[in-house]
Amino acid sequence: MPTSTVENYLKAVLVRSADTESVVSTGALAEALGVTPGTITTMVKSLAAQGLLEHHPREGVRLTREGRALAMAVVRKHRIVETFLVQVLKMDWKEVHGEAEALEHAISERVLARLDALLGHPASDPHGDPIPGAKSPQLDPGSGQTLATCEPQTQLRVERILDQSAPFLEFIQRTGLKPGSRVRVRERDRASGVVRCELRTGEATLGLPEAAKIEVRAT
Amino acid sequence: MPTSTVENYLKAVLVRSADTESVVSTGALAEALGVTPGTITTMVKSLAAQGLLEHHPREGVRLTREGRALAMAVVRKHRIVETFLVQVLKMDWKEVHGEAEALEHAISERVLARLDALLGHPASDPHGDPIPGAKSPQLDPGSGQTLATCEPQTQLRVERILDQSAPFLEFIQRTGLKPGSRVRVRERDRASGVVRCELRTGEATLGLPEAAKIEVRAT
DNA sequence: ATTTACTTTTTGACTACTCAAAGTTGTCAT
DNA sequence: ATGACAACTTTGAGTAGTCAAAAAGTAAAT
Repeated sequence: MPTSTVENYLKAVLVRSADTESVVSTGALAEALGVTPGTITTMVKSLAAQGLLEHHPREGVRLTREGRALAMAVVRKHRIVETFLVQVLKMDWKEVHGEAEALEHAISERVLARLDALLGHPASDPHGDPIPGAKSPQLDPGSGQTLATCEPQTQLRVERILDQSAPFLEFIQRTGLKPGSRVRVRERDRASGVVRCELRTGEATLGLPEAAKIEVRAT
Repeated sequence: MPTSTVENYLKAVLVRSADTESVVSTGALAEALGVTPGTITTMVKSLAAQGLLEHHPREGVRLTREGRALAMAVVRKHRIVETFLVQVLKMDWKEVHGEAEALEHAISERVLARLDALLGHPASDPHGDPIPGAKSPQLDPGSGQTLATCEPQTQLRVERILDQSAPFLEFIQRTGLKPGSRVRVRERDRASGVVRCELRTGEATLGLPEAAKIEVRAT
């Protein structure tokens, strides 16, 4: 049974690899996991020895099929737990990420299956992130468009909130933006970094960096 | 934050101490936790250094107020989680103990409070074990009577199933005994170790050792 | 072609938990 | 009292995960 540390390392690699081919730098992992670079090198070598990932020294790291499957299972648990916390326990949108971070390592497949059924086999979690299926493991199709990159003046739908840090969640909660919201970009000023959007409930103003964390799709 | 190992040690001490005064032997803990006696001695010294229990060498171990509070919180989590698994997720009575064993270390106070509310602040778990209250921490009043010790021919009610090992749970599931069941001891033969009981649904025959794991109360 | 700056890896050390095996100690029967 | 025995503790060692600091490699700028 993999330890929760191992699960966290694999998950960090997974969510940072754009596709199966790309490698993730050890520096990025150190940043993401909050440990020193030396620790990453050590762990990565051990994970590679266990066949969970390939380590290309001074290049980066790539998951093996086995490592990927394991990481995907953890992401699935995380997102189902988040959905449960919000929909059944009525917890606040912005506090569930941290809770799920702990629970994802303690939940058995059996309990997970029950939760999934209770929730009606949801396709995405409260942040709009897709929940990989039990048998069809796949991750993050995603439109690739964000409020920072989309065509202005077109009618959009918020697909996913890409950043789950509490302050950002707090911020967008005030704007009223959430998965499913209808929105249109009114104007975007690359110089000042301001994005002005219109939503059914009013107006929202946000900066370019924030806008990049909100994935949208034309409707 | 205590590690789950620490939580498990404290819980093991708690559920094995009859009262606040009694000490628990390190041998009993080694048996309970499935580690060697030397490991217990080492850990117990470390726990004592942290102020969570008192170690009286070659005598045993007793929880401090702080250790007791921590252990009680873990037991509370365990029993609420078990109740949730059975009542909400409709899981099988006999498989929830193991699941709760893992979850009890991963659940925050916030999530616990939500679960408790969702379940209507239950007083006891599916095995009949009392759930210590959030503020009024107390453990195991218990009648002290079991099918092995009670007065024969009196009308009884099953209060708690004291042994949560899967085989035993499987066994009593076949007999139909569960918390709340009405039962009367027909005959008890100390020589052969046979206890014969009458329940509304029929008869059950069990041995003395098994009978000692079923707590009852006269009605 | 060096220097400089940056990233990554190595090294030595530490904490938490564990075991096997050897060493102590308390108790109980003689 | 005196063994004998069982329970308990000590000792030495190993795994997982971590850090700080030194060493090594890479790449871009001069």
